[in-house]
Amino acid sequence: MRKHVLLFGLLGGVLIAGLKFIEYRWLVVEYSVEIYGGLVAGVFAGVGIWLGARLPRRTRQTETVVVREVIVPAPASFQCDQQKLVSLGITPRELEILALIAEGLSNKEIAARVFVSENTVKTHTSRVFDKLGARRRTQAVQVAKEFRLIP
Amino acid sequence: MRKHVLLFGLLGGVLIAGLKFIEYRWLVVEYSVEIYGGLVAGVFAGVGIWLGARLPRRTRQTETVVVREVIVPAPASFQCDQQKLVSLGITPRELEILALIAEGLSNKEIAARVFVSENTVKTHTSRVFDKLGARRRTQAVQVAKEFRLIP
DNA sequence: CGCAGAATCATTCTTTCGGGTGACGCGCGC
DNA sequence: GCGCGCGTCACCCGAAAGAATGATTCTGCG
Repeated sequence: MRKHVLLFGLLGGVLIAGLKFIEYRWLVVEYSVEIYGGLVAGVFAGVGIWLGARLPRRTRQTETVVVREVIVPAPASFQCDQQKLVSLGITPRELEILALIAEGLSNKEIAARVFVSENTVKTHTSRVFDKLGARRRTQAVQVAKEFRLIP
Repeated sequence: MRKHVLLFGLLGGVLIAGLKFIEYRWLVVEYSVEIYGGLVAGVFAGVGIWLGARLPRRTRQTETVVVREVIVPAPASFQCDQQKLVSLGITPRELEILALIAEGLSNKEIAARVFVSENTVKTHTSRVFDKLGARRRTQAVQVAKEFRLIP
């Protein structure tokens, strides 16, 4: 900032000196003062505008703060709550079944998906329901989501 | 903006006219040109700075983009997709039942909650399942969440 | 080795779900 | 008035889900 002011002053001095010099050359014609004044006015106005434009605006801050709301939702890189998992004593297999329940699959479909009998799926679901304190699969899904066990 | 430029020009004209007038008064002394030039320079520089300072910065925009990561909380201010709702032809009552299903309630519990018979709840669920293309309540919940009908 | 935990499967039984059908009343628009 | 959409309720029936119990296999751990 100070540099700019200095530069500004220096430029002004040089300009005046230059004009003063030129004055003795060819600006001795009529209306030389007007031309001189116009020139000075133009140059200084230009420099002034330039200087003013790069001046830090203290009053009336025009710094447009663009708040770009970045959606950082749950789906992005889900990590299930391992603590909750062990504290509830839910085994990996049970969690797997639970996730498939949340997908809306029936016991039969789950059984086909993980290559076990439907009875096995039912035992897993029973266990996981018990551990989650749920009495229905929809409730289990709801609780599991609350516990951040599934996305 | 245009107003400012006009004002600027007008001011310059007035100033020059004034100086021109003054010139015949007492600025007939020696170095009148220097004083004149200095005055013009000072005034124009000042106005220029003022003008430049309030100039909208087009080049080198100081627009600080603040990426404020707003935690988009799922529970906070949920708005269901009305478009999807009407396109699927889901009635408000059906949506209400659907939401209660997602909460993990049984048909009987839902019936008690909304003060209707269990049979009515079953009718609603059947309709909404049909409209969602779901065959189980867990699947209905999953689809509904996908369609942003429920949080 | 013996044991605990897990995963697996089975059987029985009750409850819940879901599909299908029919019906009634109410409000709204043609 | 009549039809239509919505909400309400009822009945039946098969399928799915869930509870309870028991059994077998495998694996890791002391």
